[in-house]
Amino acid sequence: MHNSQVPAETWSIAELAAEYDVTLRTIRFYEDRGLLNPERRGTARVYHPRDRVRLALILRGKRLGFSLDEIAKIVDMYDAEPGEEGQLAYLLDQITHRRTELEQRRRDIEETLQDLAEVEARCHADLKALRDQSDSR
Amino acid sequence: MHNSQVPAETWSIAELAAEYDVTLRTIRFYEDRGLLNPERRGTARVYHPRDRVRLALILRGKRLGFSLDEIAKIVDMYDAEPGEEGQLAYLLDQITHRRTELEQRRRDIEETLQDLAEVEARCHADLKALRDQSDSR
DNA sequence: TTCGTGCTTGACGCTTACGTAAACGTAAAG
DNA sequence: CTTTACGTTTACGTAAGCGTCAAGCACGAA
Repeated sequence: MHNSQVPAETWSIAELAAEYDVTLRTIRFYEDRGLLNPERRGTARVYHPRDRVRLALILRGKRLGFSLDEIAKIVDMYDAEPGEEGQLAYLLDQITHRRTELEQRRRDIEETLQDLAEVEARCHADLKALRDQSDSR
Repeated sequence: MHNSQVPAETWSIAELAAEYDVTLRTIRFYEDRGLLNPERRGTARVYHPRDRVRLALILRGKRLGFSLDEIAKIVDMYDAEPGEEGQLAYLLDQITHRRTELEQRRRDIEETLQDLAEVEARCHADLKALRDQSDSR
């Protein structure tokens, strides 16, 4: 078995912040809340691909409106060790729970998109009415 | 043109709170932020179907992770008067904006659901491994 | 009249998710 | 050696979204 020699790229906190358009404060805050655990080289933080993925997951969770506490649980699911049976059952339970939530949100989105389409149609109708009115003057 | 005589039902704050499972404080807070404008009968609040719809829209917005300020803009779009051309153009712009956001969120949800499916599959595989192992003892 | 029930308006408290200095370390470049 | 860039911790500030009293009004039943 050979050591598959991937570059094993790393990033500084500033690089990661620039890439994902967040502040350094935000990244450090996520670490403070246990969402990130970068390596330390001296006192400085060094981020590995794994940390990068976690940050992306965190931000996706935020866009979805989850709290950081919820995001912590979700993200930790991805990194979960095989563990024993009870742990796996718990994980499966969590998955079901999150899926239910997400499907509710998807329904909310569909409904809202439809509502927006209606408002838009009304808008166009109103615009047409205005134009017809001014044309006939 | 006859006066279509719908019952014109109304609700108290407590009834509305119970129906949507929010506290009185929450409903009053939404009013404070300009999201609701119930009728007053003496000092008491009286909610009409229109208010009920708005509350439902607010809560859906919350599930979608919008801030109350954003929700205010969205909900007000529904009730917008025909208005003049500039106003309508602004509204259409807002609609496009919201739609873009919602479509991003929908993509996030799809991705997350797929990720969850993968974690779930891994989970089931791990469970199977555990069972096979204990079977062979 | 008194009680209970449901409503009202403050007003202070709390948590989340950061922003915003302040004060300091370190390492390469000029 | 000093400047500059980039990083660090500590800590107070703040906006949002309510929770949680406190104190009081209104109204029908007992």
